[in-house]
Amino acid sequence: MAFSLSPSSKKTFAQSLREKGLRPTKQRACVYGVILDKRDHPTADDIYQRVKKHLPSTSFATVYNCLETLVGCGLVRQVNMDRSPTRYCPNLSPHAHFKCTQTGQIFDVQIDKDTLSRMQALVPDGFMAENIDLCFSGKGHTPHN
Amino acid sequence: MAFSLSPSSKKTFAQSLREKGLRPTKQRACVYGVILDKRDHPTADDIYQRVKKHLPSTSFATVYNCLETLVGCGLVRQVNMDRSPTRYCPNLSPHAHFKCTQTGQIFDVQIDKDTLSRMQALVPDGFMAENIDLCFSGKGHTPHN
DNA sequence: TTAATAATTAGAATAATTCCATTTAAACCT
DNA sequence: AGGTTTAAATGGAATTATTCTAATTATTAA
Repeated sequence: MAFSLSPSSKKTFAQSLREKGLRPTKQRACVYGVILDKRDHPTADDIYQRVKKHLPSTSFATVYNCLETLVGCGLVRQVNMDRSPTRYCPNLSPHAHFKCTQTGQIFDVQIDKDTLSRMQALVPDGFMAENIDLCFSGKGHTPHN
Repeated sequence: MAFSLSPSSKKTFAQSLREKGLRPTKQRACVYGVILDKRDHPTADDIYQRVKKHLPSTSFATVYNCLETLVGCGLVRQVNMDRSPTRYCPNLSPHAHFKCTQTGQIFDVQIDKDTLSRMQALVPDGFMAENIDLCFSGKGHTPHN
């Protein structure tokens, strides 16, 4: 059975895709759903495992395709730290990421408007930053989950 | 013939390694040398090609080993953007990177002390950031080289 | 100079991701 | 609704950056 998105997520989802002339398929909905459902910055493999519980025939390639689509629509954000597998998070407010070097866990770190604009101001004239990525790594909290 | 480092670089190089009980081999010197020589954020493959001109018997594994060592000593910094191959730069002052989405070129972007400390202040209590990585991507200058 | 140890080498192995050719599903049009 | 067009999903093979392994060579310390 397909994943069921909340009514509001479903609307955001369908609209964002339609705006780009893309189809809101059940696989895309399901990939988006599992990312919204457990906001633990899963890898493509994690997502694949979770999606298969709902849509067992889903292939790995589809997960990658869906993720690419969702990222392209701005529904989901890619998180790349070092060379470890790409992780995905539902796209909220501007935020940075903190990776605990001991557990590998990734935490969201809010960025206030002021600091954000200072960071943007670093970009030299003539350059147009479309994307900003701020990552911290070090010792994090003892994990509680 | 081995790569010749400038006297000051040679000293930094040998000292940094010795501090960690590591040997200043000619391969390590050469890898360090080519990174210092052309500061264009080369990939491991670029570095391999350049090193082979000086030490033709060098293997790819050695380049990776040397890079890991140099990074560990703080002589060289790794730059990871998206999933593209890791790039390397000689470790100077704190700086961010800007990647031009059109040419793939990477530019250094200085970070002033003030903005840097504001960024550091984002990290929540209980977390210890040992590393900060700030990356921009977008349209850069028309390349001049 | 020799012994002990660390580093280099070549090639195989790995792992995340992408590609390709085929099949299936969604949207559009009467 | 039914047929057509086009986009998306599928499975498996291919790719690519990187790491591992076992054997050889170089460096250091005595």
